[in-house]
Amino acid sequence: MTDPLLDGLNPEQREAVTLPDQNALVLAGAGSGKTRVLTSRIGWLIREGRATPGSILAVTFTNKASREMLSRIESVLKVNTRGMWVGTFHGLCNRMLRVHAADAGLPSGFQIIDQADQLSVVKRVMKSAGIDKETIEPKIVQHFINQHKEAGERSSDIRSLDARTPNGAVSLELYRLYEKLCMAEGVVDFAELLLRSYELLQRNELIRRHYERKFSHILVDEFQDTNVLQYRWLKTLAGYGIPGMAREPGITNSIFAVGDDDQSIYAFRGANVKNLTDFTRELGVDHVVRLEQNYRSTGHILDAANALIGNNTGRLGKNLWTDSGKGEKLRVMPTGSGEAEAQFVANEIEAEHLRGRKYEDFAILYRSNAQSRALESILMSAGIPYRIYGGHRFFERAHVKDALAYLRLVENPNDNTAFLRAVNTPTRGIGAKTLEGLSAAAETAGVSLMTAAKNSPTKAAAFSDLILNIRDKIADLPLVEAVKVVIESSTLRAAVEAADKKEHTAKAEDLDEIANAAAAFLKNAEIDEKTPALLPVSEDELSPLSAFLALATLEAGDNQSEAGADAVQMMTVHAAKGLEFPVVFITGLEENLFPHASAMRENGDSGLEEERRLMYVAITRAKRRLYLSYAAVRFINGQRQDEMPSSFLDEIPQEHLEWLADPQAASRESWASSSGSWGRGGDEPHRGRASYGHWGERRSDSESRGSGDRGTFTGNAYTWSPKGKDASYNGSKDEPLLKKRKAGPDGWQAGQHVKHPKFGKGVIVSVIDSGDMTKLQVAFVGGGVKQLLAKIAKLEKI
DNA sequence: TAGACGGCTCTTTTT
DNA sequence: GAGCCGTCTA
Repeated sequence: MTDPLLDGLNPEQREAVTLPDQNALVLAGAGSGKTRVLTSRIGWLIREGRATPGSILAVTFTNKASREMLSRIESVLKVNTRGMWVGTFHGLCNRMLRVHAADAGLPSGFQIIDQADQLSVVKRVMKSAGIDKETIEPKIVQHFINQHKEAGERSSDIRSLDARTPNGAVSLELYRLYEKLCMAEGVVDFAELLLRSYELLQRNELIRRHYERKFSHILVDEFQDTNVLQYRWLKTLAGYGIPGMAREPGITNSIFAVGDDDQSIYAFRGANVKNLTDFTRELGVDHVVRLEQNYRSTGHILDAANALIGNNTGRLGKNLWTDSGKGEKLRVMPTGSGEAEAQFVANEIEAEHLRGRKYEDFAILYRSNAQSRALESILMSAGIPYRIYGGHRFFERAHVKDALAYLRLVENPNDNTAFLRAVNTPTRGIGAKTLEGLSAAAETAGVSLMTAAKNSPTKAAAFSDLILNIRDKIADLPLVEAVKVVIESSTLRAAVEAADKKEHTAKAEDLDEIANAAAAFLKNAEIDEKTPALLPVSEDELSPLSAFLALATLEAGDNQSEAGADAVQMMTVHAAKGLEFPVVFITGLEENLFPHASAMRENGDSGLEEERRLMYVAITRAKRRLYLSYAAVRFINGQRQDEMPSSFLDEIPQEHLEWLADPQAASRESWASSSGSWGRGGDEPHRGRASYGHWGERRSDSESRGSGDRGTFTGNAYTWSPKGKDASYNGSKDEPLLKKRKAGPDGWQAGQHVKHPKFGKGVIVSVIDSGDMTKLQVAFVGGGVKQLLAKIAKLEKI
């Protein structure tokens, strides 16, 4: 008998899929078929009559993951998934709050603000409270607020403050004012979605009972990434939520959680791995299933990942294995600079592409978004198509947010954040002074800025008229038309076109794209099932515009439209979680970059362990081939930095590594490309690190390898010749951006003594010509070494 | 009083 | 490279 749901599952997977209706935990290693288990479980529950689509709630962390899950469910099940609640925590909470806005104490058209908007609200609160940012940084206040919300604490719940909290009392007062302001303006931040929804369930018995009865099966993906509040939210939904209160009779809900402590990479956002153990203890989980067979990667890749993660402490313990053979070793490439590294990646991809591999089979991963730039420019000049996930996302682009601000303001005139953004974009002669007056007037009268503007004699009154006008105009228009009208009437489009003809296309296109996004949104819009009449539901119909704006903030736009094109995929390691690729490049493997310095600075060893888990996630994305690369020198924010290879490289046993070049040569090259390595002389910058010995040992290997078609190693240059095409790679010769210059175009020269109006006397230690700008590195007598733009800095030769 | 612009400082990950 | 702040000009 064949069973399409269970065939092909290994015994553990099958056990997980067919577990009885009890709380259960599946510890699923990377690549162990976790998503398959989740979707099969849902299919099985429905097929066996244990659940209906409407009784299932499945929650994930990213929009990508929830889309993936939905589409897989749909392909497994020939069932209508409409009634199923599948989404991110934030998405599901939003959905719940829209239905019960009144009960949750929110206006029916409440708007969601993203992190950047939240920060600007905090700044406004601080301003009106008369607290300057020298006293306390707005970001710290923002962090304070979010941290407490994620722990389920309102400002009124905070009884005592951690002595380590800087300006605790001030932060607390600002938190209180922030809550008040958000309420007055009808906006809700990310953490608030969770907290509101949780409080609603806690306080409103009718609503809680409704959802308890409704969701008999709750499935949670990436459980290790839940924070305290999310865990409590889940418990509440499952009927365990009210402290001291027994489960309602007849409630037999169960939580099916899937997680992997080794892939917990969101502690910085309040995720709490302890939830895994708390869950098993508190909810009496006696079914823990371990999935350890990996179906994704080959042996060397897995062994490397296992060895690395073995250095973490306090793991639940798990060892991935595969029966798909050893495969290739991990290829390590030391390079002289970030550009050389990017060039290497481009060369490898192009060579493989010539052999018939598709571009989409490659993923380039990096620790931080900023690293994508160097890679991008090289890929672009190499003519390799690429696609970047995350990064500067569509709805977060400045001009797109400007347009959204108009939409928000039209929808909700109380939204002062939107008002402040839109009022002078494009410029209308409304400056700080006007706004100050407006704010004061609004505050005394207890009205919104919009109202204050309307009654003021300033130019802002015209702006208010404009918004009201637009409001009238679009009142009866369908969403897409309305969006178009708002963008036209705001004159944003005209302004963007006038601003600079160069960018005209991209930005104007983005603005047009908003209307397209609205159309796409309508197409996908799920019609919420009718909530049973016994519930006290707000009868206000949610406007399509509100719903669209919420989605824009929650999904910020992972450009789905570009899918399908054959392109190399680029993303941060965080964004890569849950994905897999035949060939993966992990770039920027440098100490302080990956692992990132700030992770360790803030959280010490636990920070390092999280970075290690991140590296583990990165490694386990690769199916067939994995490259690890780093640069001896990298420009970080215009600053040239000497880099040390990542300690993670030392944590992978050499038997799994194949070095593609001599690390010492790579670092020499970087020295050659910069003049005046002051004070360091000819020192080997990387001496003393364990891994380098191995290159020496392996040298003869490389010679024999040179006979193949892959690559040869000569001197300090790595050269490769794909079939039919002769390409060579040599950092010092072909480095496109960084050139050694004895003297810059304006006669600047290393060794030249100079004087700066602010920093005083100094000496030029290096002249760097990067593209069209000449940068000077100057060591000042006072001690600091500064990087200055020759064109701009008022340097005087002395 | 607005707006442009030079120049400084700080760099992480995301719903 | 980008955002923020202070300064200069209209």
